[in-house]
Amino acid sequence: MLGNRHAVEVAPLLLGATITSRIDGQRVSIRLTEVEAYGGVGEDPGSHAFRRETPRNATMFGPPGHAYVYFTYGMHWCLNVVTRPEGTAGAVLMRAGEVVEGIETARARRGTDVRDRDLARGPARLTVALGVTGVLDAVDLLDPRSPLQLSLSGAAPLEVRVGPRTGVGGYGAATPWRFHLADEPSVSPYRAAQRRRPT
DNA sequence: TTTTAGATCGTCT
DNA sequence: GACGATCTAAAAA
Repeated sequence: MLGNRHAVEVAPLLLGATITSRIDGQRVSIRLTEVEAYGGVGEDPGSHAFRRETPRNATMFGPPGHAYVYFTYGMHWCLNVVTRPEGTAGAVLMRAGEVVEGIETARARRGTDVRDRDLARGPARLTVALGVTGVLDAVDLLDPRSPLQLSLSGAAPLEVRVGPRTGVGGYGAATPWRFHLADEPSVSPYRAAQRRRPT
């Protein structure tokens, strides 16, 4: 399923899939309810890989099925799955999900006052709930021994909806590569990309 | 309820 | 030197 397909084709298939982390002896599993596809060089202005390969986005050009974890806004980690063969960039960002295992651990990481539906509602929140940081960049998500694993079983979406991507400015937002399950409370609210206001 | 500003730093220009 | 695949708290409406 992963391996040689454009991120746009893979993204909807990941809805309903489960991402599981084994970190600090704790297991946390999240059922994915919202994802976003990102393309390769020259084909997707919203993608990190749009211009060319750089040290930062290198894993996006690496083997499929591996994690692409990046740091943004000076404080947040985001988690992707690489979907195309080595040498070709393409990845799916895991934007939101529902915690189905290890909810106590997730709550401990996110905060005791956080509602269940908000535990993994948003890409940076999802990584916090899982305990994912940059050290997990490029790990094989299909290797049973990995601290981070993706399970496609159960990925049989009932109703998939498509919309514009969030947080992507200009051209990129016009490409409706955001997929999410309908009627899911854990889906992050859509916010159009905002330019920083001039002082 | 909606909007805004600030936090904070790696990456690319 | 500018800004980002974000989030939160606080202010405004």
